[in-house]
Amino acid sequence: MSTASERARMPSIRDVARLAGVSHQTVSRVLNDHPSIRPETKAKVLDAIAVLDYRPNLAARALVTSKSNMLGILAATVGEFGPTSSIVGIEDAAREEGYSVSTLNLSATTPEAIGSALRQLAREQVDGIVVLAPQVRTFHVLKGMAVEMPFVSLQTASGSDGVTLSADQVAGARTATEHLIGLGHSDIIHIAGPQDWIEAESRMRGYLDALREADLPTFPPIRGDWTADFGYFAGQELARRRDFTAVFVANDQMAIGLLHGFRDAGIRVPEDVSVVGFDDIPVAAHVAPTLSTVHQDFPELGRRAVRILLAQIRGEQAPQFGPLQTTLRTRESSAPR
Amino acid sequence: MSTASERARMPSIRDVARLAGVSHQTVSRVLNDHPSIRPETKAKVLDAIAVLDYRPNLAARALVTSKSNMLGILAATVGEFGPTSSIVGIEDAAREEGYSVSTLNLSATTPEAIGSALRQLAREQVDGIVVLAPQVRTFHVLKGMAVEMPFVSLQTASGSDGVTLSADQVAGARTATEHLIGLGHSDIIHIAGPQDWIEAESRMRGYLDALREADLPTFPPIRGDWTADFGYFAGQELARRRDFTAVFVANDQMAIGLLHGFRDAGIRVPEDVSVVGFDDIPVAAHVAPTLSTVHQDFPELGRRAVRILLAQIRGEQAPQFGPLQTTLRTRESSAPR
DNA sequence: AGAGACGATGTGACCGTGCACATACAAGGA
DNA sequence: TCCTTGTATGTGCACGGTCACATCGTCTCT
Repeated sequence: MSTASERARMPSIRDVARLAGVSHQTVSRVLNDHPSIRPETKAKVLDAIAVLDYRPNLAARALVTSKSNMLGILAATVGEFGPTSSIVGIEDAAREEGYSVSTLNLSATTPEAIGSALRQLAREQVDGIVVLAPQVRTFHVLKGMAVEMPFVSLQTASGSDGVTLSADQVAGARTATEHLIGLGHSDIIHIAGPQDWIEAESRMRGYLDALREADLPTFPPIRGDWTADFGYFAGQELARRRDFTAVFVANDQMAIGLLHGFRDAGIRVPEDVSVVGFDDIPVAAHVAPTLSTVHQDFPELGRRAVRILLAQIRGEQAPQFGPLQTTLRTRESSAPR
Repeated sequence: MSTASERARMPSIRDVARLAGVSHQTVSRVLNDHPSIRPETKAKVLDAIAVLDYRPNLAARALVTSKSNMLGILAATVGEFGPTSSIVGIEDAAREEGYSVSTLNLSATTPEAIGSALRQLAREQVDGIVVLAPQVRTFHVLKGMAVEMPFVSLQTASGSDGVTLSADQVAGARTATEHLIGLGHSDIIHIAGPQDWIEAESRMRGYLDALREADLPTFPPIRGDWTADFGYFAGQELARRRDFTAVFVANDQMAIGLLHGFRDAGIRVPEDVSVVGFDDIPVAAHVAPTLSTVHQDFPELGRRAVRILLAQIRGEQAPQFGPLQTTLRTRESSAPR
């Protein structure tokens, strides 16, 4: 039937045009919803498209428009629950808007690594980037780099210029601490995240604010690394000093480790010490004792990021979101003094 | 200086050629490591590339070669720890090989949804797809669809044709069950994953195999949904019947919920009942009691998937991996009868 | 010395779109 | 009636690479 030279080639816009009896440009207009097309012509073209099972070639389109309809995610997280959940939100929102998503996991947060990652994404011609790089350092590197591409950072350092995007970490931490204060605790320790992390700073600030406002003593925060293992270690260390009755931990993983450490050291929670975490990971409601914590809507955060980024790409006014509210989930691990 | 008509255009292969005093084709050869290039010429070209900060346009390349150097991930998971970890492995391995990765989260596992997702990825012209769709149904839909694209499925249903990829779930479950048997338990219940999930089936099979071999009674497995909340519910239900002394749970989340349910119902673990989970999520070592579980290397699974997929794409012989070993992590939740 | 093989490079076409511009025809105002 | 304006469509080129083929010089073998 077909000539031997004819390989299985995908139908192109011209094949459609030939079948529909119009010019290729008319087909292009139909594809791009150009207003000046007679309904009759449009129908013919759509028929031909259906018959041939034609699909536009995105590479060709990207070549000529120099837009890829792709977003990049630059992730500098080790697979934490929060960021991972946000990524799902990002992907969903992006697909809904007709964008596909290319994810890049940063192995290190050195300026070189970040630079190379950005270059990689630029090569892929993404139209914009969502940065999930919760480290202060990363944030600064990005700022200094003068990225020539629209980008949105999920965790915005305080006092930054752009739109506020992250959930209100400070308020959440403050609420958690006030909860402990309300229970009658006056000696409250904070186990913080790593020095470099934006969220670690925010949560610590919320803790400090609440204590200062209540005129209570603050303790030098203990710097953790977000892992449950560190929490365990901290629990054992803290067992030696008994100058506190409550601990506010910067994330649930560490909090769960802490519970373990306390248990091994013979400290009872909440009888001897109250504990509050942050993030509300799915198992928080089931560990022993069940963990009081601060809930936040990670996927929604991702969705908002996409909306802002797309507005930026399209040159529209960016939607103004208020800070995402956090919710305190009170459970067994925190009890009255 | 420059003419007004000249927009900020990226340098092309021809700009490089002009500067280096060669033809555009020579530049192309340098970029593709063509053997027949004089070192001297190559150096000139590389210099010009550096001077202009030239970067090849991937869309143009994709257009002419009809290869995108992109892999797609088709994920049908709700954000479980395991698959998510595997995705990280996939992305890393893909980048190493010069591929970028486009992730697509499936919201439903209906044939239509899967079909539309596949079409979407095809539109994006990915060169191959890694499927993280642990449901039997998805697997069958894929098989029936005759996907015209190289793809690898992370969780392979038993008796499938291709390469075995998933960790040896059956063996892991068997080991876990044998561990309980070795502790003197003879009445062991299994809380399984959802009916449709491949891994749920494998783990159940391992459980049944071990019991049959030891000539012990089996119980009709309880079907869960992987969530900690379900585990809690199951714990409360199981508290009514006391015809067992051990439970093997198909994943850690449910196991942790189960511990909670038992605790609330006054059943002590491990004194009254032993519990073993599956996956070894990070908090498993810290819940109370610490959870015995089966460890598996999720990122490695992802990496292997990429290697197999790339071999398939390149038409090479697929590397043969043995099944990925699982490791039993014995902790407090399982004790002698 | 002539011929063929091979290495190094250049030339032009082509991939599948969108854009700028040209064209044809109909409608409306002076 | 003629000119203007607007709608519906067509024509050719550009985007930035790769591929097939042509060209030219050098080396080697007989």
